[in-house]
Amino acid sequence: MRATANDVAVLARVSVSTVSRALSSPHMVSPPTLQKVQQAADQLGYLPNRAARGLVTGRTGNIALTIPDLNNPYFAGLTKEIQEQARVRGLQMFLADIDEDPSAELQVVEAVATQVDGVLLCSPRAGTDELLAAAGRTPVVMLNRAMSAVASVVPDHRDGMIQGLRHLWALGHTEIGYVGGPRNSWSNTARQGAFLEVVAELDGVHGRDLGSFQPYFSGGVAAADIVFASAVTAVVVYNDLMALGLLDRAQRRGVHVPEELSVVSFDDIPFARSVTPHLSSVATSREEMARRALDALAATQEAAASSEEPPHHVVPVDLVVRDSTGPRPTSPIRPA
Amino acid sequence: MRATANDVAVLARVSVSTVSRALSSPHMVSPPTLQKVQQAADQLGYLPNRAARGLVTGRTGNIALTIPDLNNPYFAGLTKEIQEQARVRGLQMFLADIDEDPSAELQVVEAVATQVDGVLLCSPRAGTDELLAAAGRTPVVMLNRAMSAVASVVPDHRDGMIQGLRHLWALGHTEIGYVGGPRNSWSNTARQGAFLEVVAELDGVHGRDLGSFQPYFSGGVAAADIVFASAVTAVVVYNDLMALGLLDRAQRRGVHVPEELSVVSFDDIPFARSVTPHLSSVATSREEMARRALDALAATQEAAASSEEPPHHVVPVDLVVRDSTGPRPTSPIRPA
DNA sequence: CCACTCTCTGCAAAGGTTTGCATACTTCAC
DNA sequence: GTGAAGTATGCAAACCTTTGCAGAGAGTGG
Repeated sequence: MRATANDVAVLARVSVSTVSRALSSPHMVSPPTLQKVQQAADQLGYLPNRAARGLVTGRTGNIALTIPDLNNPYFAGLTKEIQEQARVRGLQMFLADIDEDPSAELQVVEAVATQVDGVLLCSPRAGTDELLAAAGRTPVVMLNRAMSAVASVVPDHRDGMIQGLRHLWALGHTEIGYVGGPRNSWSNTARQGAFLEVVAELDGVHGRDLGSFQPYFSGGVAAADIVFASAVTAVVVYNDLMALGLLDRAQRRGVHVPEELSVVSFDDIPFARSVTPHLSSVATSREEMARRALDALAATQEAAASSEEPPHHVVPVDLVVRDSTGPRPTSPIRPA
Repeated sequence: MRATANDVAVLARVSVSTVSRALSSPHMVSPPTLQKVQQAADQLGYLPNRAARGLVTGRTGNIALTIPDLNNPYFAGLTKEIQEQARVRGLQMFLADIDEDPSAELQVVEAVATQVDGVLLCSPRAGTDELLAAAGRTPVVMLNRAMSAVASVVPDHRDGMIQGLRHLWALGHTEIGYVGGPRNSWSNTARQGAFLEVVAELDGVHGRDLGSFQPYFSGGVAAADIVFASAVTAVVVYNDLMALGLLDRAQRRGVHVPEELSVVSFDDIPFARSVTPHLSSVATSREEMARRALDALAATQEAAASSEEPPHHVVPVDLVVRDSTGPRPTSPIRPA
C-alpha cells in the first residue's frame, strides 16, 4: 500500500501530528525534527491523502466543471483555460460532458458535491432550482447563464450584437437575418433578444429572425437554404460551428461569401481562421472567462455566511473582422 | 451543513450501520426498516460522502485523465468519449490538460493519486518511470504510448500507414513525403517508422521524410512550402490539424489540392469534413479507444496482485477517403 | 533558585462512512 | 419446552488526516 503519515512517523520516530505539522506548517516544528520528517517522507515517497484531509478540513482542493459539448471547440477551449486557472490556484478539476442531457448534469453535481470546494456549471441544461438543490451547500457559479440568485459569468452578448450589427450596417446591409441556436438555451435567448433590440435601433435596417437550429455544423447546413431563400444580404449566426455549416452549404450551392452574403457569428473558435473565407466572429476571451469564474467561486465560498448578493460578471467581447463580411451586394443572392 | 448518515439514522430511529446497509445492500435489511430509512434519506436529501466511503473501501469511484491539448479536436473528442465511458460505469473523471508541460503532468498525477481508482495518461509527455513513481500504487493505463511494463491502448499506426500509402500508390503516386510531428512524440515516432518501412515495401515508390513540425495548424503552414519545394506529389501528414494548415497555405500559394498535391493525414477530426477540400484521413474510433481504456483500467485493478503481463490493446483504424487525394498529376507542383 | 514564558511535541477527538463481530429476537424441529 | 438455525440490528474499529489542548522541557529574569 501507499505510505501514510503513520509510516513516516514511525520511520522518523515522531508522532503523526508532528508529521502533519512538519509538512503543512513547517514553522511550528524545530529544524532538526523538520529535517528528520522530510527525509523520512522523501524516502517513503509520502504524499498526504487529500480525501482524508478534506474530511477534516472541509476543503478538498477540487472543483468540478460541467460542459455541454467538448466537440464544440469553444467549450473545449474554455475547459482548457478553466483547468489552467485551476492549476495555478492549486486545484484539481472534475470534468463532465453533459451532451445535452439535463439528468446527467444533476447526477454529476450530486456525485461530486461532497468532494469539491465548488462547482462551475457551464451553459447549464437543467433547471437552476434542481441544480442548486443537487449542489446542496456547495458553492456554485454559472457560466453562460445569469440569474440573480446565483453567481454568474457571462459574455456581453448585447455588446457583441451591437458590434456585429454596426459592422454590417456600416457595410451598407439593411436586410439582416438572425440564425438562432437552441430555443431553450439562455445564450441564444440573450443573443436573439439583443439582435431584435439593436436592429430596431438602427435606422433603415430590417431584422429578421430565421428560426432555431441545432448548435452544430449540421444546424448551419440546415439553416443555409432558408437563409438563401430569404431576402437578407447578411446574417448573424448563433455560433461559429453553425456558421461553418452555413459556409459549407453556401459553397456547394454556389453562393459566394462575402460577395453575395455576409456572415458574422459568435465564439471565435480557432477554426474561424482555418476555413475559407476566414470567419468574422465575436470573440470572448476564454482566459478572462476562466479567471473570473474561479474568482467568483472563491468569492462565493467566502460569502457563504454573509448573505451578500452573489457576484455577476459580464465579460467584454470583441468583434474580429475577417473575410466573411463585405459590402452589401448590388444584386440579390442567386444560388447556382 | 449537508445531511450525514447519522442524521438519517436519528430521523429513522436506527443506527448508522443500518442506514449504510439499507442504502448499499438493501437485502440485508428488513422491509419495514428499509422503508423507514429510505423515507428519512429522501426527506433529508441524503447522499453518502464519497470521500469518506473511499477512505474505508479503498475505491473512490473516480478516475483521472491527462491530455496534452484540448484545443486539438482529436483530444477533445477522445476526452468526451472517455468521460462518457466513465459515466456509464458510474465513475467521475478528473481532467488535466498538460499543454506539453511534463512537470505539470507529474504534479497532477501525484495530486490525484490518492483520490482515484486509476489514471489514464493520454499521450504522456513525462518519462514513464517518473509517471509510474508519481502514481504509486494507483493503476495506470497509457493511451498513445506503448511499453511492456504498463497497460496501454494505441491505434494501429502501422496499419493506418499501410492503408494511406496503398491508397496513394493506387492513385499512381511514386514520390511521397512524410510531414512529421514532434520528434519526441511516441505517436510520431511510430508513424514515421511505419512510413519508412511500408514505403520500402511498395514497388517503385520513393519515400521522403520532410522533417518535424509542431502538431498544430501553424506547424502545417510551416511545413507547406517545404512540401511544395520537394519533388513529391503526395504527402502523409502527422495529424489533421497540420494538414489543415498545409491546405490553407496551399490555397494561398495557389497550389491545388488534390490536382497538384494529394494529402492524407491522421485522426479524422470532425473538421476534416468542414474544410475544402474535405480531408482524407485515417480514423481511429474514439469510442473504441475510450472503451478499451476503461476496460484496461479495470483489468489492471484486478491484476494488481497477480503479476500478469498488463493488457496491451491495438485499436484498428480506417482510412476515410475524401477529396484531398487524387491521381498523380502529370506536371509537377507549380505554386503561383 | 524560583516562577514565568516560550517552543516544541504528543494525545486524542473529529470528520463520515463501511464492515466484522456480537447480540437479540424469531422461527422451527424435535 | 429446549436447542439449533437463521435473521435483523447495533457496537465499535478502521480508513487517514488535521488540530485543540495539555504537558514537557528549555530559557530567562528576578
